[in-house]
Amino acid sequence: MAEAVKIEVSSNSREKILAAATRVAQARGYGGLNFRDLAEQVGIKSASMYYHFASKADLGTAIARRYWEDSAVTLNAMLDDTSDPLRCLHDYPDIFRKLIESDNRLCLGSFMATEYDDLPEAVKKEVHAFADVHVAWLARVLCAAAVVSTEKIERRARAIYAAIVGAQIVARSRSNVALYDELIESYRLAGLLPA
Amino acid sequence: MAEAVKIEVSSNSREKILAAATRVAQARGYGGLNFRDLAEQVGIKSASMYYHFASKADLGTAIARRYWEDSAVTLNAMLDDTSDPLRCLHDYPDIFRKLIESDNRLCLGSFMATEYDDLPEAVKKEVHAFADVHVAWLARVLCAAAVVSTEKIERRARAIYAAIVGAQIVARSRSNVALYDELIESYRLAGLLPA
DNA sequence: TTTTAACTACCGACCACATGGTAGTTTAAC
DNA sequence: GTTAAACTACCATGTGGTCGGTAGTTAAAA
Repeated sequence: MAEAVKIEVSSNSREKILAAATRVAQARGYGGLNFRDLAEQVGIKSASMYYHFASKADLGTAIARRYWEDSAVTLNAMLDDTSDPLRCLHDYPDIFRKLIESDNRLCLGSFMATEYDDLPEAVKKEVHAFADVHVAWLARVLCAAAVVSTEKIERRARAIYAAIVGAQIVARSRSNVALYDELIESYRLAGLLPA
Repeated sequence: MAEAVKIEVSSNSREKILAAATRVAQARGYGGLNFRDLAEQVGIKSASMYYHFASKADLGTAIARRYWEDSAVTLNAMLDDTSDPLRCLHDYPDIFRKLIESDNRLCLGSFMATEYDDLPEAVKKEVHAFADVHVAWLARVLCAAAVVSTEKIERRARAIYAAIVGAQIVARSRSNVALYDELIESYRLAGLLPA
């Protein structure tokens, strides 16, 4: 007889909260998070939220950290799967595209970057980490693709990241995925991204 | 005896509120606006705010409209002053740069674009108008500078606008004007903006 | 093997405070 | 004496957060 699942340290309420909070934060930002609505979504009372997260700042930190951790996994998997850096570079904007497509959401990193001044210190750090992960990955891919001269790779990676953040925000403000596609295409035509 | 200034339709409290609210909205967004703090800044009681603006949505609409109106004036003046489109294109990013430089603020258009889903309908319209004004101006300048082939001008204008929005957000999230400069420079090197 | 202690996951009741907004009143200028 | 521009005094709602308590589970001491 197979023994039942043993690991599963905490009840999955914590995971449910994390998932719900991430979606809300992608739609309304850190400021848009509130314990009552979140609790309702998960099916517990708001007081019970404090069992899982000591404070709102704590929740914010947890979702932001998880967000970049997941991001790092996805990006690395992408590179491992194809090992074709140019293809990675081509597919990269799709990550952000999917969010607009589904409920007109925004990348957590971008949303929290905008709210930056109002964020608890611990959350800020995770937001930075997110951007760092993306830029570092882009630099790695650019390097492998040998698209830009070596000493300008970091700069280019940052530029691509920033431009995509902008494209997503602009497109979302029109609830228009096609506009996002057009912007990315324009970046390619202009030479910011490889064509 | 010279007659005193007569025009000045409403008391200048309205203007003071508008100015204060604009600054706050550049720092904390539409959601960060509140009548009590604003009233205090201007030196009146919060209830008196309702004499000048019927509601928060009303105030938001007013500052967003005024914002793009002022923007249109500034941009046109810029073009009239030099009549050198390439110079205009070069100076354009400076408009956004100044905001980061002074109190790490963000363009109202970008901030409200991020908050888009939570904005009252009337405010949304003004936010669109802002982007439209900028894109139209960029298109005009690009056309005059003959940097891009005619039928791709609109697209390029949109791409430039979006990329700059992104650069400002990313740079602000690090409170780092130098990063903004670097990003703009990278856009030039990559070919998105004329070098 | 029973009991004690600690822990997990939750709940109901509340509190303090901020915020958008309303109602009715006063003051000063024209 | 009308009106612009402000005031005092509230109210309703939403929100982050606290407190004390409870039912069920696990671990170790008696």
